[in-house]
Amino acid sequence: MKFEAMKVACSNCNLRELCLPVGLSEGDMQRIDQLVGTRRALKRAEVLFRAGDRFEALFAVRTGFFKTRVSAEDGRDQVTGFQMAGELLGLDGISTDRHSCDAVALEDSQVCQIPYARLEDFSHQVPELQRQFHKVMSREIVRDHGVMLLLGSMRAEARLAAFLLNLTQRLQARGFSGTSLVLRMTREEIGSYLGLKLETVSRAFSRFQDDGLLEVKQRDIRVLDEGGLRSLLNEAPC
Amino acid sequence: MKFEAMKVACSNCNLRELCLPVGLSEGDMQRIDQLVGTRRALKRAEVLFRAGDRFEALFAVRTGFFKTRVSAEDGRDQVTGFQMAGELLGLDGISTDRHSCDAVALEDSQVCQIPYARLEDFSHQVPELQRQFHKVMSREIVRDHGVMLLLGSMRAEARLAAFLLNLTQRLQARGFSGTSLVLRMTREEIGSYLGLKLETVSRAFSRFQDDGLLEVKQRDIRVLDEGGLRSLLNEAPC
DNA sequence: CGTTTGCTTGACAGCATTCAACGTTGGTGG
DNA sequence: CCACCAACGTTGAATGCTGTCAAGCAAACG
Repeated sequence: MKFEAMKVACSNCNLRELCLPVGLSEGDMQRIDQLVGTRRALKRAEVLFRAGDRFEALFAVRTGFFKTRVSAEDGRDQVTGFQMAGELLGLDGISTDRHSCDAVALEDSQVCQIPYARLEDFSHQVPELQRQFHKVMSREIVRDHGVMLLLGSMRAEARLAAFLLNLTQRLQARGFSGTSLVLRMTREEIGSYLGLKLETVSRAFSRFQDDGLLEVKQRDIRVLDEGGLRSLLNEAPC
Repeated sequence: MKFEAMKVACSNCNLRELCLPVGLSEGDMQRIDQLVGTRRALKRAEVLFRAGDRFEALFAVRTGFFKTRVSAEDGRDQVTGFQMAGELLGLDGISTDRHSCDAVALEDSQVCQIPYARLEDFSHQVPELQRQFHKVMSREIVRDHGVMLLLGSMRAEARLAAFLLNLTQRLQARGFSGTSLVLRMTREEIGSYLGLKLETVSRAFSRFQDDGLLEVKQRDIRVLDEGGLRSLLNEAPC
């Protein structure tokens, strides 16, 4: 039912253990049920927000998959992250009241819209929410530092291995298999995220398959030797 | 006087326009004067906090210069940022109650210690402080995305140009010359930050000097042609 | 004044990019 | 249903940027 589908309540949401309300008490949880405004559905390739757009709300991914990307003046751009269920989009917008990156759905998706003014307001009333929100922002900073380490000091194959291990780990936390996954993004998007060209990504996939680490069928990936992937991370300098 | 030197009050601090209290009213400013605990002095090369340390406070750089770095298990590490007066250190610690990177003084420095529990408390009482704090965290996220773009898609010389332009801009905001600066970090540290080897950094400096963009005398840098540097940013792909 | 640390420069090697061709998949319309 | 097309992916060969290794120099420090 359409009406039912649009009804929103964190306290009933099966993502509450992954999303912003982690760790809130039953009471607090019900108080923040009004926090989330409308829910919004996006088709594949649709843009949720764009750099320069006025920042008014954060978005929590409810279903589907997103990428965020920043652009230089010359059009060159860089994917800065891939977001799945329970993860927040739009934190970059707080600093200047305008978004500084684009967010694009990589498959048909739904997001919960969290008006930022309301979030600030509720943070006052619910200390635990404030704590959680700070943790979410801090986690994003820590994640970004990890990506910097990856981009600054790893070879192509190590980057792809790190990427895949990160994906499987996050999927597993959401109840999916830890060994088989379907990529929602193209080789080019993976390459952009990892600071590599799409051909290099493709070659690394082939190499992993030859070495018996993966089974690769286009976007269907099966991890055959997680330990082998993991050992690539600690490999020689870039 | 020692006592005077250790006295701490944001409302009297000449950095208040750059630091956490930006935009606070006189009244609010005085309320948060108790926010900052002790001030701490560090010698060059001294470590402010280390990855794994329990997170208890943020630090605002009062004088001096810092670097932060993350480390992989294998010892390889990456500089994630350089911080100067008015900038905050330790935001990464909020997410897990433990620091995830090291902070090291690159010259004799002073920091203001901001007990985090107290900051969360004050945020409740002073909405404007909360807003500011969120903006600071968001700005860090935006900055990190910029570094990702740099690491993922720029050539060595473009990276160094971007780095220098960023430094001069921040120094200028603090009342220093926009054209001459003294680097507080080694070529190796610059290289680590930019995902390059120290030899590559050195070569890029030499190149810039040959091309008349810079005057380089070890760590003394003079920018001769800012436009020339800027034009490197929009250059061909990586 | 000697030692250590940091910086510069050259020669060479290697990894990722570039350019190009071909294969595969999925959607669209005849 | 099939043909066609566009988008995506794979692979090969050659180029080039950055890393590696090595030597020498300069500056800082005790």
